[in-house]
Amino acid sequence: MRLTGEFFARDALEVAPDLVGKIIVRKLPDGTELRERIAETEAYRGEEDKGCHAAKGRTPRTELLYGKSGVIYVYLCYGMHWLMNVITGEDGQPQGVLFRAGEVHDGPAKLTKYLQINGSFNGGTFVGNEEIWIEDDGFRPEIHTAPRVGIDYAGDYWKSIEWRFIAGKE
DNA sequence: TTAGTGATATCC
DNA sequence: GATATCACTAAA
Repeated sequence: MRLTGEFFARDALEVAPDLVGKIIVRKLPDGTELRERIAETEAYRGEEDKGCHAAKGRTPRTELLYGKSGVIYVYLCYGMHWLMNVITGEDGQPQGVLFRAGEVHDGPAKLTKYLQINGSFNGGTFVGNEEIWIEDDGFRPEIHTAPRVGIDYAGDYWKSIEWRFIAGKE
């Protein structure tokens, strides 16, 4: 079944591990359905989280983070890589979950490349969207946690907390 | 280890 | 207007 708005309305730290094992479904304009099971996510939560884009305050770019849950936040990194997030939590709370890897396509930019995600998806939604959505097929993988990566600038504390959720055993 | 790439934010 | 920064990847 497809995930509903209620799924994303919870705290990022609840949604992120729950998303691991779910399936991203992407329907291309020609009708092809791409499916990818989520293998890894990361939570970004609040202005006090130095790794979160919203740490610098509210800007046109981070405005989405403060908005409705279930919204797609797509960000172009290093000029060539699209990274995909989903907004979680209540309105007004800047938090979201980054899709870091799928079962087949390991790496955030590889995921978006495979799923053909680009900036036009920014501001879209995973709920009630016929181009992309997330399904739960009942599979519940074993999940372990690890420190987030790629945020060396965030400081020792935010680098060390384990807000990365990975399917499978060590 | 380093190059490549472009939007965003921040500083003139 | 100019510069610095960046939730990455591929090639070496």
